[in-house]
Amino acid sequence: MKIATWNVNSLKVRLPHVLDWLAQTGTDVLCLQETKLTDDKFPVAALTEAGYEVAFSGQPTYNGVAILTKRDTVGAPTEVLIGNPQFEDEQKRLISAQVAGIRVICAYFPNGQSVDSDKYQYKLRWLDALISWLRPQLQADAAPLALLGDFNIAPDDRDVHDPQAWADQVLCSEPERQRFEMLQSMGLIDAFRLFEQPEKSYSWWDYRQMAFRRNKGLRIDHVMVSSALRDRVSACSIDREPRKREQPSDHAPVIAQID
DNA sequence: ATGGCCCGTAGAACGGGA
Repeated sequence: MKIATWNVNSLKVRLPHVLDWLAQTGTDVLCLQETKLTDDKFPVAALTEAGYEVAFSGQPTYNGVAILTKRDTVGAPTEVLIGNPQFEDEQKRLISAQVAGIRVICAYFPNGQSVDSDKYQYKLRWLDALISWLRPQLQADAAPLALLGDFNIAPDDRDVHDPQAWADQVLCSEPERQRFEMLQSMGLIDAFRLFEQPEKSYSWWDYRQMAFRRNKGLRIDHVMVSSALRDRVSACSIDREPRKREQPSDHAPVIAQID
């Protein structure tokens, strides 16, 4: 099956892109971030019509996450859980569900704004709480788990178009990268790096300064899988095509094949 | 030239994104 993540930066604006992309790729599971829709405005009918079941959690203006599943292949998401039970949070950044025998966690990690801001401290606390929550779910005999989303972390300098300019800045700072490494040490694998990839592979480009055309981006959107899934992942790539469209999201989808 | 764009909520600018 194909499982993917995409920060759409408003599902209201990007719904046509999402529907086109689902039809073109045949993706079975799509995790969305930054839907920016309250639940009463979520486009259930259009997605149902397109053959997808949905689980979602939104709020006005900011954040918002969803999991879309292809009805004919993987059925509806079950055991849906909103948020991290160990972290009180008014911001809608986490939704998880059981899909085709896999615990799928869709996450919109905080941005952090800048390393000297309160938002950065919130980001680190949010990350610590995620780690605490996931740790017992990643024990050696644990069931398959996939963590997908906009991590707002570039794990390595090769994930950054200009590492010197971004050094110790938000998205690249050591405390954030250490927490990403903690997820890895707990058994989560960056699916993208299981395979040979083009140099300068990024998943986000600023809307300004023709950053996409100049490929001045960051790789901050990730598909991570637990060790139980490692041998079942046969491909992972970033699809730049939607970023080339008119009125695109600033993020590209990341898609993995799990057999 | 240290800002340029885009989105939602507004109903004019502003906060937030990354």
